[in-house]
Amino acid sequence: MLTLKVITENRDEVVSRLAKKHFDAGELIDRIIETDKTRRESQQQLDAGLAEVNRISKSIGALMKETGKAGADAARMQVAEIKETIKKLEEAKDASEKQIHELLVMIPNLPHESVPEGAGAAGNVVERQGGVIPVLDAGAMPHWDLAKKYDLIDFEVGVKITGAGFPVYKGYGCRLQRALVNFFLDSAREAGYMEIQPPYVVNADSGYGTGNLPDKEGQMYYAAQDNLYLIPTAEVPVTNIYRDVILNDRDLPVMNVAYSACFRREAGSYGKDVRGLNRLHQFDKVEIVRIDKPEHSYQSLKEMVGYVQSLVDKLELPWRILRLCGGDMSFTSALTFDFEVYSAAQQRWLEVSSVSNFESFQANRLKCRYRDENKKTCLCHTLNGSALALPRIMAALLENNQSPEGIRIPKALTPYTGFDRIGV
RNA sequence: GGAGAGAUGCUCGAGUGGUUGAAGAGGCACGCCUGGAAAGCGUGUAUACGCCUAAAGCGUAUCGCGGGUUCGAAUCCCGCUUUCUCCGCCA
Repeated sequence: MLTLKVITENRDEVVSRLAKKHFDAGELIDRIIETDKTRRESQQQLDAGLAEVNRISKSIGALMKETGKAGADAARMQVAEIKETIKKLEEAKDASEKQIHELLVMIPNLPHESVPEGAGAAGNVVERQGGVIPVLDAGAMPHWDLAKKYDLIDFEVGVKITGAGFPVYKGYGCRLQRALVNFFLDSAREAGYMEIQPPYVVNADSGYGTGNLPDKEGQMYYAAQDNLYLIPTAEVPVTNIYRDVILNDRDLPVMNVAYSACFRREAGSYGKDVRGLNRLHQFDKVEIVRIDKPEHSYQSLKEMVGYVQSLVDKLELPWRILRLCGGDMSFTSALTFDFEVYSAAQQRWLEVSSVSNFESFQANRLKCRYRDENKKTCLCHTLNGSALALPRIMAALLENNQSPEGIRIPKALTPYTGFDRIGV
């Protein structure tokens, strides 16, 4: 969420910038400003009351010694009176704070000035692209058929043991997956990221920390008996490492990488978008996360985009980078680049990574701060990106590299797979 | 899962109702000292909100978290979380 300070001190600017996200914040902000005013008033009166109680209470100690119990009775009565008003003021203050928070979390992050105008996916701008789109033979198959042909993935048995969207990988399919995970983790380590192995299940506080709760509650699997959530991405546990933490400025940027299984309910998805590996309830992903100083976060974003680009290049996949427009950006992001790879048999672009700078929007919720060179505590900027999500990379690799001689494995991967071709 | 013991500031650690935001020690920072360093000496060393144009300063809250008792709670009571020990179970 945005800070109260930003909103109240730059009302008009916030409203005009949010227009790019097609969000009308004017009324909300006015209500926040107004509620904040009552909150301040309550607090001033409350603090004065509490100060009075503290003062009297201290004097009672002395009074007891001098005049005994009776001497303190008057003072006691006085405190009892003040406490009545204190109680009311406390309730008023709590109510205001709660309301401000509820309103604050409804306001999306400010888009970066470089975010293009646009209402939806059509407004996204191709930043750059690379790789070669292969021309496939007439008999080329989509990956779900290839998976069957080479016995790499069994979707049906996954339905039997769990349900749709939980594929079972087999043989070379498993080895290719493991190779990708290791390739991604090693590459990230070489690029300076520290590897983390996080829990796959998080508590509600962590869900709130990264903004998955309360708004996206329906997207996460929930273990009710223990009040825990299955992670939709390693971003959640990894970023929450830094919840309620004050970092030293010399430790920034923090660069972490984590592999995890990801679990998403994907309520409301349907049709060809969910066919095969295109959309799953459980999938594997390697995620990179950075915590940085505000003045350096866009440099970090640039580096992260460059890093992800190096991965798709090494995998010899045709890729393009989209700069998301205001209408297609997430609620929490200030600037997002999506990576897509071309899936030649499906003849469509598949999103395989999303790299974002959240600026201080997420850090404000997390209370992730750092001490700058003047020892002042400030909010960090947080960034993350997939590097990469496995299933659609799998899909593109299988489809793009198919031929009558089997499926070719890109050179960068063969040290990890131990084979350079699937099939005859 | 059962029984018991803990949870205090950057760290260790004192503190069982009254100037305790918190003794003492260590660490760290700055200053003095030194040719330089060490030692020594001195000073400082949390966060949030509010008041103030701002700084300085002041007020309030925070001793795992949330409630309660009391004029007053780190200290007493209740619930939760978590750590350790023993028993049980177990990859």
